[in-house]
Amino acid sequence: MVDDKQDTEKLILEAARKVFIRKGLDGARMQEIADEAGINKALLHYYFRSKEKLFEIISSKEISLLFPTISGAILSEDVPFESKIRLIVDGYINLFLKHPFLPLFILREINRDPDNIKGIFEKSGVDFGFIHNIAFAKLAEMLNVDTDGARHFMVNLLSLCIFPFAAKPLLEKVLFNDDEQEFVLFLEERKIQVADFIICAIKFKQFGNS
Amino acid sequence: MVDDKQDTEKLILEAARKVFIRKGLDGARMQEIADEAGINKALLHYYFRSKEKLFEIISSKEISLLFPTISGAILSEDVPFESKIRLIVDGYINLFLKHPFLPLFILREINRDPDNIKGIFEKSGVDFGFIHNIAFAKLAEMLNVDTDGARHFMVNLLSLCIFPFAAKPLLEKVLFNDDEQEFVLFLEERKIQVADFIICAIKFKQFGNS
DNA sequence: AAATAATTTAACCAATCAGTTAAATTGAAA
DNA sequence: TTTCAATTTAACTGATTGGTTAAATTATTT
Repeated sequence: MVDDKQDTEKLILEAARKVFIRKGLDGARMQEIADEAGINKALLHYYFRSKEKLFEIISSKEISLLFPTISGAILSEDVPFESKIRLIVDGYINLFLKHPFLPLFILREINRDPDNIKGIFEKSGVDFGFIHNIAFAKLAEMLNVDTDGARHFMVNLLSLCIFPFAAKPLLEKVLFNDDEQEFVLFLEERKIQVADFIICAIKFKQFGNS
Repeated sequence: MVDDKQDTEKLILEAARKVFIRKGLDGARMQEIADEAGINKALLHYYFRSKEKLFEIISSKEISLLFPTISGAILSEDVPFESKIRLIVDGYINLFLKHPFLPLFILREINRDPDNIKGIFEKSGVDFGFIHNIAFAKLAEMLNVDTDGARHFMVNLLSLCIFPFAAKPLLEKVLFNDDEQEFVLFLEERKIQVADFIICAIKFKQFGNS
C-alpha cells in the first residue's frame, strides 16, 4: 500500500474539501468524494457516517480560515492604520490565492444557513458582542468617522478582497481573454492596488475637498 | 378562475424565477416551482419541457438585467466622470435592492457555467471585442491611468456594489443584529458612500500625495 | 498462527426527483 | 352542442443518490 496507515481519514477530508468547495452541499456527490480520495463509497461511510456530518466538518474548517487574518491585524497594537489595512488586504488576497474557491463557498453558505456560520464564528472565538460594542467604535475613532462610516469601511474592504475571487471565471474571460496566469498576476497586484485605493479614499475624505 | 386566461406561462416564469434565484439550479425542485405557481407538475412540463430549458430562460433574463445600467452610463457622452460613477453605482444598488438574490445567483452561474454567461452577454448585445479594445482604453484615459488601472477600477466598482448583497445574511447579522430594515437603510446609504469612496480614491491618487 | 482492523466488492434499499402518460374535468370558443 | 385547448389527478417510469449490508480480502497486530 502506497499511503501510510490510517491517514485515510485525512485523504477523505482533503477529497471532501475539494469537492464540497467547488460544488457546494447540493452539487457534491459522495461517490465523487470517494473517487477523489481513491477509495470506495462503503469506506467513505465507514469513516464518516453521513454527507451532512462530513460537510459540517469541512465547512467549519473552511469558514474558520477567515479569522486569523482580520483578528491578527486588529489585535496588533503599535501599527499605524495604513499598515493594518495593508496587512488585512495582503492576508486575505494571499488566503484566497491559496483557496480560490473559498469566497464563493462562503457566500453560498452564508445564504444557505446564516445561523450556522454565526455559530462557527463564535466557536472560533469570535465575540460578536465585542465586535458590535468595542471593535467598531475603535475603528471609527481610528478612521475619524462615525460607527456607520466604520461599517461601510469594513464592508468596502471585504468587498474589494472577496468579490474578485467569487467572480473569477467571468472576470478572467472579460478582462484577460481567459488567460488565467494574467488574472492571477492581476490579483497579486490587487494587494497593493486595493490597499492604496482604500487609503486614498480615506485620506481624501479627511484632508482634501477642493 | 381568478387569473386571466393563459398568462399561466407568466405565472410559471415568475415562480421559476423566485425558486431558481434563491436555490440555484441544483437546489431548485420542479415540484416547488409548480407549488409556487399554484399549478401541478404535469402542467409545468406541459408548458416547459424540462428543468434545464426553464432554467436557461430564467438565467438569461436575470443575467441580462446587469447591462442596461453600466452600458447606459458608459454611452452617456456629455456627463462628467464623477456623475457617471454615481449613475452606475445608483443603478446597480437600486437594481439589487429590487432583486436581492440576483448577485449570488450570478456568482453561482459564473462558476457553474462561465461560457454560458459570456454567451448570454453577447446575445444581449455586449461586444467583448469593443470592451477589450476601446472601452477600457477610453476609461483609462478618463481616469488618467493605464489599462490595468482601468481594470482595477472596474473590478473595484463591481465589488463594492455586488458583494454586500451576496453576503447580506451574514452582514445583516454581524453589523445590525439581524435587523433587516437597518441593513436596507445601510444599503441605501451605500449609493452615496460607495460613489464618494471611489471618487475620493481617484482624486487623491491624482492630486494628493503628501 | 490467530485475531483484529482496514478495505474492497457488489448487491441492495429507500428516498428523491425529473419527466411521462392517460384518463378525467373544466372552460372557452366554434 | 360540439370541439378543442387548458388543467387536474394520480399513478407510473427511470435514473440518481445517500446509505446499508454482508461476505470476502488484505494488512496489522498480538
